Amino acid sequence: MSLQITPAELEIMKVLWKRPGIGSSEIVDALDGEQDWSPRTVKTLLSRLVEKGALDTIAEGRRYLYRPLIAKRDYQKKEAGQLIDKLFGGRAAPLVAQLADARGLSEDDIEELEALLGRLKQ
Amino acid sequence: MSLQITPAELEIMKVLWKRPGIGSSEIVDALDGEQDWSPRTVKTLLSRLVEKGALDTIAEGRRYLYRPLIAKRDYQKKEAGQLIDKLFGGRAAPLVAQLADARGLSEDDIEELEALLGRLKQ
DNA sequence: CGTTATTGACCACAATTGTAGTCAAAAGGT
DNA sequence: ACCTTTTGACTACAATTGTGGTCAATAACG
Repeated sequence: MSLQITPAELEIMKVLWKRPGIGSSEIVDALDGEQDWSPRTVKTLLSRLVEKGALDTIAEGRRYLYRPLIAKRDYQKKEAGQLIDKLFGGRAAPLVAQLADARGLSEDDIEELEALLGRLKQ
Repeated sequence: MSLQITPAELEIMKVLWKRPGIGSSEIVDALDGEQDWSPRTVKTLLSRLVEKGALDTIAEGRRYLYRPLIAKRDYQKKEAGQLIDKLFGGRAAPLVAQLADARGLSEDDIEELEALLGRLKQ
């Protein structure tokens, strides 16, 4: 199961990671301002995500409530890993170097990373 | 110009980043073992990359030599930036945290990152 | 209770992507 | 001077993706 989530589908996942267990109309509302999709489009994306096994449905009356079957954390991990395998020779450090260069890490970022490294060192 | 490079196209770009200025047959050879593509397929991908403005051609007799118009570094930066915008709320630190968790940073990685952070701090 | 709005199931359709075939010109072997 | 191979141009075609329409059942409102 490849679980390929497309960019449009990811927008739906993000809403459901924040508020699991809502129905399609709430999702449409939550997306308002973010994406300008017709309710039809959202519905199609939901169906595809269910097909793909990324979401679970709970029948509630005549409609469904949707819940992620993939944790956001796991998805982030997978994507980050794929990126470094694809473009950075599997090494994390060069990625961070690029990020630093690309967008300048903030003071806070740097401190956060130092703390993280400190923890990793033991 | 969005310059959308697909995964298959990226394989071609990687070869050309390593050895700019080669022709399609050398690319096919370089990919041998990596990808199992017919020369036709490689040719199509090359044409698409030229169309998209990702590659430049230099006529050499009856054939072309190909050269990247996008630096690998720039592409890496763009991809890394897109990933953190898409999934990590635009913050680099959480990405690094995920990477650490996902695949364990090596001693060397950690040291490299510390050195990097040290440099960034001034 | 009849009308309207919502929802899921199914369908549509163009653009992109992966994967390659055909064709014609040129290059190179014998 | 032919035959084969290589190459670029053009074409093909199914799968995926973005975007949304139809239809029928049901819920909700007047």
